[in-house]
Amino acid sequence: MNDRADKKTARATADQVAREANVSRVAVSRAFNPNASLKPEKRDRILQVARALNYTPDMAARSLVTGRSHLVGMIVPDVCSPWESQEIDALTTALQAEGFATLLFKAKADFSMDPRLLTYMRGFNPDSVIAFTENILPDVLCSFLDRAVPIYVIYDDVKQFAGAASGTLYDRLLVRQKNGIEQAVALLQGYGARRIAYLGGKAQSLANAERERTLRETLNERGMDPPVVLAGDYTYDTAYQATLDLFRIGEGADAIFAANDVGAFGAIDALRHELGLSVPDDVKVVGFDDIPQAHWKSYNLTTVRIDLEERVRALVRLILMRLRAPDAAPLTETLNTRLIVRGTVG
Amino acid sequence: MNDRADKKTARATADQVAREANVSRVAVSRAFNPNASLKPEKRDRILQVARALNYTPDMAARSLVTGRSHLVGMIVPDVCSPWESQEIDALTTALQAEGFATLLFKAKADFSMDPRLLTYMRGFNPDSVIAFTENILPDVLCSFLDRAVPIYVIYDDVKQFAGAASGTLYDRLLVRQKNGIEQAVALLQGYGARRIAYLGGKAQSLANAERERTLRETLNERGMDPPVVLAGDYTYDTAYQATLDLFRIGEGADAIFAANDVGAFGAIDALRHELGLSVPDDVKVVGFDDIPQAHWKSYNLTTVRIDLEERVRALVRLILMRLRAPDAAPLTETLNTRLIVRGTVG
DNA sequence: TCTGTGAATGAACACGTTTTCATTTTGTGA
DNA sequence: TCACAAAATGAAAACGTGTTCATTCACAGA
Repeated sequence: MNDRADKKTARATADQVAREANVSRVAVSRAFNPNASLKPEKRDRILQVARALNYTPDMAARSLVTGRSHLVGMIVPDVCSPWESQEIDALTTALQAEGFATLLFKAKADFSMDPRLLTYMRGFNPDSVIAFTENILPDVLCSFLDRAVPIYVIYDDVKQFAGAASGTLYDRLLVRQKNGIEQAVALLQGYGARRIAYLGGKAQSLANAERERTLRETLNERGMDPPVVLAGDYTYDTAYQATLDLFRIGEGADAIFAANDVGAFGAIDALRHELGLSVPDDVKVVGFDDIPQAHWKSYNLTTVRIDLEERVRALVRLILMRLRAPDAAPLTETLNTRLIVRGTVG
Repeated sequence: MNDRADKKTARATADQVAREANVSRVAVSRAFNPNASLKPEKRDRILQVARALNYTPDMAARSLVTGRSHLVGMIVPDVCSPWESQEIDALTTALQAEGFATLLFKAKADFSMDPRLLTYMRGFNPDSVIAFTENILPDVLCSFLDRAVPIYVIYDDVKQFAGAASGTLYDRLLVRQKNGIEQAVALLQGYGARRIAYLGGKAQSLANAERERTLRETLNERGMDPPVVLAGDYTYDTAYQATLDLFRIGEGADAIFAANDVGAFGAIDALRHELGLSVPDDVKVVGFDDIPQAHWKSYNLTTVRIDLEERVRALVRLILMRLRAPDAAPLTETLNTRLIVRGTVG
């Protein structure tokens, strides 16, 4: 109780530190700003007093005057999906090292975005925003943001968002899926697959749409039939059921190209544990992402990798460059994909 | 460019709204505070103008004067682990509905906490803090927090943290692992297991220590031998290797009780795919957590469930109650565990 | 010693809110 | 109509910081 009462007054301010150290409050501010001009010995003394008083500059007050919140907003539809959680983890670590904290928001599971969520986020004034949910147009997102310039992850088709108002500024991370998909198709073709099924992700997902489009294009270029398309939603259970349907109701397939690794796991388990088929002897399976689970022995999945570290580095680069030059022309970083060959094709 | 220039002035303030609506700035503030006294028609008009101007109250400025940041800090060692990511997801959703945003911080992977991280977090003035990394004592954590009262997840042993300074205030979520572990041991015993191995989690994890202690106690109560303990770290790869060692170098076991589901997966894969043993015929496996992957057909894991929704509800309840009564006596919520029987014991 | 240059310093202001408090308006009962 | 309580209103203060700007200080060169 006594302790609690003390706590009420415990939060030290710059004024208290200044008084204690016999300096002006401005000096305290400067002590915490490395490139401000302040006598070194004075700075040391101030920092020492600050530590004794357990003083930390208040970010809210700081952001009020500097206009920088040191917050990076992330809007995610599904934090628990392995790929997203990996990315959030790596991104948070990288941004933390640069002095930014992660502000996490959960969009609705169907990838749509509640306008109230955007309004809500706006109140926190994030310095940058990364939208992991893909179907909100730059125009709309920007109208809810002030200083922050949004970053979009764009797959293959550079012309995407061409319909956006020409004045709208956003930065792009361009993921070239073509390489990886081409390698995967070549491998499947080499092992004799003729009839390929595409096990889709969420219908609203642009990544999914582009993945299917690029697969279709690649099959066509290599003189193969267009894919049988199975509706999915990136989850294990839906993929499992869709695979059962394909082989029980539909006409089956030589190979399944899944929109993500988790979907591939569902397909593999349906084939092996319910349909009694062998992977890869009867049916070959390829995934997308290369999440950590892909190398687990039960799956040992051949998959198209998007290199996570590269991807995070690119995103952080975009954020920092944009913050350094808020009015610069649109920035673009490019990322390649490549096939990781394991045991589900052969 | 023109668009960018406009943006500089785009962020509307309460003053602008007030001017536009012919009211005082105070009225605007009240319009956004539902229980402030304001003529309904006036409030409507203000809100309408606010929407037209795309105005949102600035959280930083608001928090400066109210002392409430509407931020909940979460310190996590490993966002990508399925259990943590599930919990972050559910907690973020629940808190969002209550008007709190999630501020995510990444602790070092070895569960230790950089003091600079705490200092850094302190600057954001979170209303509440949840530490998913377990080995930082309340005394230490509180010394870095001001208004926020930390929440600790405590397993079984209520006397934990008894060594903390008596004045230190923290709230507790008490997880009764005993039930679930007892059910698991009974099931294993019923199927004839005699020699049980405990596949541990991170050595520094209190959850892990208590899980082992409770298992040992339960085995003893039921007249069984103490467990063979395998060092682990909650990861698949380490569990895989530890299981190989147990059967190649060590003396094997009838059953493996893993500290978490992911570890159980590693054990199962090592047994089936490298040691040529059958699960559950040769070796039985029990996990802990019941993450979504536990029901995947390749594993179909029998495991001790900590009900996530219940857990999140309890945590949110603790946060809200503490915010409502900052000086209340320590709060405690209790959570039970129970066995989910699937196919890895039988 | 004098001058000039750049670093070091602090007073005052600014950021965008909510809260307090004193005042005005509205509504109710006699 | 009057009196009184309750609701509605706005001016001013407060929250804790960074920045601006004018001033002072330290030091090197002549």
